Amino acid sequence: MSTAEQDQRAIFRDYIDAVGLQAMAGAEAAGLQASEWYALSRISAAGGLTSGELAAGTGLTTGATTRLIDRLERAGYVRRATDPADRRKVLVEAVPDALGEVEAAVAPARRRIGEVLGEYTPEQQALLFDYFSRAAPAFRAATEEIRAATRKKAATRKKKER
Amino acid sequence: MSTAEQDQRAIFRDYIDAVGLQAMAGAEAAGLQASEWYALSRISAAGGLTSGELAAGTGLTTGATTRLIDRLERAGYVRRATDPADRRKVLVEAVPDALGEVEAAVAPARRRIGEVLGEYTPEQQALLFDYFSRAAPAFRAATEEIRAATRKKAATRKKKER
DNA sequence: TGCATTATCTGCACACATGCAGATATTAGG
DNA sequence: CCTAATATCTGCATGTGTGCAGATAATGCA
Repeated sequence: MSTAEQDQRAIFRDYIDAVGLQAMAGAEAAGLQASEWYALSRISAAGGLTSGELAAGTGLTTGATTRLIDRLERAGYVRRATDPADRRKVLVEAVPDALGEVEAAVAPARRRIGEVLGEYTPEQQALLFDYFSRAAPAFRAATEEIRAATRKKAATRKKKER
Repeated sequence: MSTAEQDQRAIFRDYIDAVGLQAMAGAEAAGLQASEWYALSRISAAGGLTSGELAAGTGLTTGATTRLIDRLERAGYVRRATDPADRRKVLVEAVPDALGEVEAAVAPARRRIGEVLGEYTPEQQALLFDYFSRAAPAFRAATEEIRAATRKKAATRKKKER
């Protein structure tokens, strides 16, 4: 590996670390646990999920998911609605107004990054936003990859314990 | 707010969200809680901290910090060393080898983002890395700002409870 | 209609992170 | 030296997130 390549790795690692810590702090400021923040993100991205779908996505049991929804609902971030087509199902939807709370948690980062972005030309800014829009799906895919691997590892460990 | 501005807000929000979720998944894969990941990041960034400094940084009590260090030590991420100048102090240092574990958790993101970056010209890549190196400190500052505000809010709430 | 299946919820137990108060060890100041 | 201050650790209690097993409600099929 060239030294330039190493530098890039270090810069990237440092950057990811900083963004990640910022996001965690934001979640904490919004009063959300990691699992809750993850669930809320999925719910709002999908425009609503059933309890079961959420359980599958988070890797939690259905029981734990019920409690997770309880907490999000009590905090005002989501609401329950019964699926009219199948009344056993519970549709969990994000409450639009409450997302402002999450938005507020990101505000400091937005302001500070805004200052950084202001130092670039409009053309350069456009490039950076192009990157943001392409990188987001890539990060989401990486997240699923990591979670899948983690779950697999946990399952293997459990199997060995028998 | 113009629609273009709104678009930018949405893109940025989405991007932060995706990076944050990825980081959390990485932390989970490494077997670390959010607070532990945050602590480890501070320790390795500072090249070693005392227990007290870590307590101040995380906002935890000294007792809780002792347990936090216990967990990180047991997991092999850090080691304790007594400060030769003041033997009351405990220096907490990151174990270099173990950081590979954390590095591995970031690997999927690095690979996928590498693919995205590969679609840009070398000049554009240079710009993006320039941004990374400038944005990281900005995100760290935002993190401290959020944490300070969160702690203040918690203190106020506690005061009202009396 | 009756029974199996599915979706969600509830009761119980457990693990674990954290705060608080007091204990221990070390240093600093008189 | 003796005492106060400082840094960390330990015992205890508490809140909370989660799994598991069984309960409840709704659907689908024979």
